[in-house]
Amino acid sequence: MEGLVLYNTRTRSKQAFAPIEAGHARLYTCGPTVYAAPHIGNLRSNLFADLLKRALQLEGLRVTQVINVTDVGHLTDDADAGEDKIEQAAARSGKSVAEIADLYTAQWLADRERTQCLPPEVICKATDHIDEQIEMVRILEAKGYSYRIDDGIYFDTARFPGYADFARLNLEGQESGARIGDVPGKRNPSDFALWKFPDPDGGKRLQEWDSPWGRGFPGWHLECSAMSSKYLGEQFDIHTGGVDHIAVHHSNEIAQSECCYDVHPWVAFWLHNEFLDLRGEKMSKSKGNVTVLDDLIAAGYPALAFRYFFLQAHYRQQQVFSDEAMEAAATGYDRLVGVAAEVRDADGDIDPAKLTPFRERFQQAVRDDLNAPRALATAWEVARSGDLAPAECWALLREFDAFLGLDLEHAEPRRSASESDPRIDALVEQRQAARAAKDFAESDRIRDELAAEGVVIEDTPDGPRWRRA
RNA sequence: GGCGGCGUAGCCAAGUGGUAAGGCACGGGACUGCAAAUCCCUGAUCCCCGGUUCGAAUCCGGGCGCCGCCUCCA
Repeated sequence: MEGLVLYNTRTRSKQAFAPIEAGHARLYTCGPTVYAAPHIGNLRSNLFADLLKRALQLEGLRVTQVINVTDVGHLTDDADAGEDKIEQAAARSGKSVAEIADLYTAQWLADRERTQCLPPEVICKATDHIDEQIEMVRILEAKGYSYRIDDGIYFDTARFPGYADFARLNLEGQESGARIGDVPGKRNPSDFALWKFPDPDGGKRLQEWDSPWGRGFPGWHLECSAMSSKYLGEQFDIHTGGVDHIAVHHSNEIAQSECCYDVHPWVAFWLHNEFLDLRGEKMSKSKGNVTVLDDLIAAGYPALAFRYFFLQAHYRQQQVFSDEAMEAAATGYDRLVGVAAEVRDADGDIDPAKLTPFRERFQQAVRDDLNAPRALATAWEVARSGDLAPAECWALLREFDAFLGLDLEHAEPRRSASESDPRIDALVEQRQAARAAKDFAESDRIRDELAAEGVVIEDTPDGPRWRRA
């Protein structure tokens, strides 16, 4: 079995992964635009990148992961027009741009932590790297890749012959599709802004900087090019993002980076996660019809139940999210945690030969383009295997959890959650007394009464316990 | 108009040439005073039609259906 194999969007094929620098994988993950709370679709992207990071670590690689925080320049409509989303959110809420950015950055970090995403080595904000972005535009300009129009400094995609290659774009086909509201003066429809000038009719922007071309702000695509190469080098191993970024954002990043640094390929591997399928209800932060992690938690699901849900489908496949599917995932997660809780303190001898087949199957799944569903299925085979001693079962589950990230070491199953409340405890005791007296009408009445207020009684060999449903 | 993906049991889904992983639900059983919780058992020939092949869910062609990208979006 060779090592890790990853599907590379750049070559449209699975390829064996080998880092440019031996023993060290350099990974850039397109991060959030912090103008709203991340929804569960955004979360899927984070979870996917985390899975990748864990798989790289399991290969024994040191991983440097950089994630950007977009806090300027992400416009609402066209890539070249429209309002800045962050400024819009600030105006709406009466908060400052920095407050908005800080608020949602914190929310994003909290969601990552709650779903066991490993912290990145570097988190970088676009507004902290304005100089680097300006420098890049300067170089591109010096090399003749840019031109100036009223609206800003633009990248001339015609100067980069390979522009259409990455996304396999049919530029002519696109041109025939009428494009409305284009920026006057652009030479090609695919040209994009490197540096934007404030809209003369749009009032003063909250975020502007001086540049060799005057006041303005960086084009959205620029930050990823500038920051990734600042922290990872002019060529690095892997760049991740959602499939929606392939055609525009990543094509543009590649164009400006390869022209700026004179490299090819700028990034060796490009990995993209598919979207959650909301049954036609497209979820996007700009539309407001979003489900966020806190919604799931309010519905009674542990945050990691969503991670479990995510693991059930391959990252390159659209995954249908529904209440029913989420409920099923939560039940499955709870039961797996239940098994872990039973075996994790087990002592006893471990026969390595018994572990090998499961271990191999698991590794094979991980190495085959991060096949989490198969990896998870292997964990279940272990959990339900009658042949493994508890200590052996735990040895495997613990090992697998380094990839799955389900906190099997600490998570507690719901069934062991036992609450305490003087009033309810008293009712439960009354029920016990009735049962002892074989007055089942009374004991069932008490149980029903508690059930009506959402309290579930579970009878165990050690006596009853209760919890809120 | 251009580009891409998908269609596998009630649901979420693995599987890309040799007779269909896993989870959830349903049903059956154990346990229970009865339940709940828990544990065990049980189900599909893979959207339709045609073709290639000794052999196809898996390859090719044609349908039908769904989702997405090309413009902010994970």
